Amino acid sequence: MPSAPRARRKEDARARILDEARRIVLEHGFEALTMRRIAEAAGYSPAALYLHFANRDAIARELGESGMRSLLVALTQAAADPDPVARLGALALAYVAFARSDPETYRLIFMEPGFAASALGGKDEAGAAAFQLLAGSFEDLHRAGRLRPGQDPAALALTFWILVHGTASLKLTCSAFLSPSEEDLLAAALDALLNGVLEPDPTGQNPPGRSIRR
Amino acid sequence: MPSAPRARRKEDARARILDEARRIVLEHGFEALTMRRIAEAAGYSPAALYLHFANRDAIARELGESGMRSLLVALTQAAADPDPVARLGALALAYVAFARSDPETYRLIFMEPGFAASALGGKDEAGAAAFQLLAGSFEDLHRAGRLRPGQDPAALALTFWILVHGTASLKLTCSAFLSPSEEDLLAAALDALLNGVLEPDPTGQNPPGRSIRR
DNA sequence: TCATAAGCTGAACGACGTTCATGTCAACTC
DNA sequence: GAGTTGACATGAACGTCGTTCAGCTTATGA
Repeated sequence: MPSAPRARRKEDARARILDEARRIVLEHGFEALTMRRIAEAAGYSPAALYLHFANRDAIARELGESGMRSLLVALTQAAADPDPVARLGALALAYVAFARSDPETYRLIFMEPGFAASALGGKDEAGAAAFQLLAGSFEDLHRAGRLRPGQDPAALALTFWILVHGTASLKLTCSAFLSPSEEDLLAAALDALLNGVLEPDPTGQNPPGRSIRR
Repeated sequence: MPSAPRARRKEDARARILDEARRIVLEHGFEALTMRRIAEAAGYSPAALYLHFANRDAIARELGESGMRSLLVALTQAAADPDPVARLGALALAYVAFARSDPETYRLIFMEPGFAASALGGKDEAGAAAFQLLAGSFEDLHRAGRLRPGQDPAALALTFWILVHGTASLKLTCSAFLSPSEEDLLAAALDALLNGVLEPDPTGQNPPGRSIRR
């Protein structure tokens, strides 16, 4: 056994530290994520953490990237519907559900200064894949001729992201002023948006207000 | 002169502390707002600040409330147009312009955990007045019969807020991923929204894509 | 004139992120 | 098997933070 257990145990230690960090954030919020607290939970001295991570920000960054991968998984599961409109509704619901179920991580990824700029800076695969789920759905609509003339799928994907992020983010910080549930807010906003973007349904079967609630 | 200069000087000290705090946030960001730094800038010892404010959060709260009043002023100036559609475009532009010109304050008010919940909790006059500018515009549209049947002005105001906040907030944190300018993002999003919400213009004079750019 | 209280300070406490000299012990060489 | 090396871990420390408090100064009001 030359150095295999060596690297293994090092990797285990890293994983244990990250697991404890994740647990602390989940249970006590991001501001409770201190090096001393992580160290104690993982059975180390504070200084030992610096043998595995450059600093506190590096730990936070890993948590954020791991959270982004979780978001991608949740969105991928929600993107099964072949109909692009239903798929967009499911994506929107999954997005705000993620933000509500793990608000601290959502805040870390999308609302913390400097995180998205540095961590996701340019080469975050999960983030790009997640956005592609949105963009692909609008491209499907475009290919199917269901977008009104002049509507750009890429621009619509950005608008969609603005909408779901606005909903998730406002609900996190200003829930006192947003009495409607995320789902109701989303349903109203998404229907209004799609209403102005999709070609009118010639069959008349899918009136406005059906993109989220079934 | 019984106690008039007494109270006056106390009020002056409060104002000077807040002014220096505002300057520090503007120049060096919110994380640089430390009690020691404020005290030094205002010519006090750190302990003296506690004679005027309960703690650091109280200073931050006042900065946020003052920022909200500034936002209300900016929005009020933008809400002069009698045409509700043009007014909404101007309101949206003024909103994101405020967030861009003073990102730290915008972040403090609308993106910081606990601030909106506690400070604005229930009785923030400026915030309510600002939102009323949005809601009133949609009520004007409703009264003029320019909303499609079934569209609720109050719900639309929330959707509008979600849209402008989503734009401002994403641009602040994820500007690396949002190559379009706030104005372009807003124009696309707002046009799509109004497109699905307004009655089609019988004169055909105002095609989609005109709510923001002139 | 003098007691009272307001205004302010220096020093301190505990907690934070981070660094470093030191120790220890498992893994490799001979 | 003995000796050497380097990885792993630590305790103590530095400088920062928000906050508190005993004590000093100074202006106010009787």
